[in-house]
Amino acid sequence: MTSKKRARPTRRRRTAEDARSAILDAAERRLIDAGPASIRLQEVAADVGVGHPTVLHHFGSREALVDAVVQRALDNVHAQVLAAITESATDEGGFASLFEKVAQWLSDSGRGRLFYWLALEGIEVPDDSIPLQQIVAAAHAQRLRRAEERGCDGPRPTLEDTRYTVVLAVLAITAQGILGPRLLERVGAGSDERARKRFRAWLGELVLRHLDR
Amino acid sequence: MTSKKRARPTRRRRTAEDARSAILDAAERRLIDAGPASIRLQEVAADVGVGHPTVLHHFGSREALVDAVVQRALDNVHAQVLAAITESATDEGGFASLFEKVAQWLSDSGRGRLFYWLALEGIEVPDDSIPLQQIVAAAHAQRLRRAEERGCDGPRPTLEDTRYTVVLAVLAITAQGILGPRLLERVGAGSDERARKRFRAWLGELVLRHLDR
DNA sequence: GAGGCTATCGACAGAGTTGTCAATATTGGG
DNA sequence: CCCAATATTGACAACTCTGTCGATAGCCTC
Repeated sequence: MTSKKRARPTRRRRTAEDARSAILDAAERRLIDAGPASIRLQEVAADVGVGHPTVLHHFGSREALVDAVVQRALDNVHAQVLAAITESATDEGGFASLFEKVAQWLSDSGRGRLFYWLALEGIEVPDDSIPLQQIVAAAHAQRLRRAEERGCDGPRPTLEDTRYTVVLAVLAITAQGILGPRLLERVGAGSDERARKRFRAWLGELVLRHLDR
Repeated sequence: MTSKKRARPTRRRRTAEDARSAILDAAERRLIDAGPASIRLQEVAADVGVGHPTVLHHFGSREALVDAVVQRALDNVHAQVLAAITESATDEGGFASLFEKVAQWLSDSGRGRLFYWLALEGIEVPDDSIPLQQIVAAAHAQRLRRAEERGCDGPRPTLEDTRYTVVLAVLAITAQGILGPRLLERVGAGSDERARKRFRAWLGELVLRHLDR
């Protein structure tokens, strides 16, 4: 009897770019929290406040959405790390501040989880998603410089050793964001934010000392 | 026309225990390869060569199957690590051989992946799935012994430092099984079995040298 | 204000998943 | 040899997820 059939046909209409961006934001949160396999069109759409066909309209398919969100997230990491590198280049802290900066950001933003999700799910990532070559080059240059300054009391550091050290640093930083809290707690070192920071500082010192040895 | 309607009603009937075991084997392979979320009743059943209702008959529900396979896999890890600890206790290699043994096995069997899957998917694991406390105790004891032998030329190692070292070792070993190959390749150190072994040896040496410092 | 472009959505189809149930076949023991 | 216990299964139900399609409605231009 109520003739209000046309009561609330109000839709929000965004520009295609805004819609894509909002959808990617929602999908990325789910990607980091629960992995690529758990990106569901309906849930992502609900997060944004649209129907799931809208998501398909903008991305074509679920797979294309996943590809897009992974790509954007990796680009984000790349940009952040690159910024930290150039920042640290002028900074007096050198490699120490770079380590701390990257570790902090990867851990806090949860972006470190991303690499494990992708690796475990078998998703290929572009080769330079982390500018590792640049980090190695910067670290090795600083290392040779210091060794020369300090006179030659030992064998000079090899490039391989620098490479391995960088790999270890990346492995430890990223893994710490996933297994860190549980391991620290189980080993009797607490598991709160404080304990994690303390471990990270210890880790940074270890790496730095090895590079300066 | 062919009256062979009763041609192949042959079923294989196992004892309940054998069936459970075979199903768990198949499920565990999938668990390690593709994660708990990708354990499908039909696929696991097909691997074993039975219908999927058989799996439900033995485990009650998919969730119970996942719990059982996770439990069994963790028990397996616990037993293996424990065996390596007692073996290394009598061994002359001490902590070095323990590190190498555990690293090798976790890496080769793929069991290291397990912890990342569980952590990422938010599945709780029992507190002593890896006997970390025992490892820390053994490492610290050996460390104090060596420090005393060598006279006192520096501050004696703290328990916290030993804890952190063990955590770092576990993080690096397990993470190396997941991100290791890609990182090593990207850093220009190759990515074959040889390169991984070489990195692992370098890592073991680093940890040992730190403990003996 | 009219009209076109297109972002948005409701309804539906199709595939894949877990879980149920009654029927059946296999095996060990009497 | 027969029977009871139970491991096994095909058929089916209910649900979830992706993807399609025609219709609708908001926004910009003229």
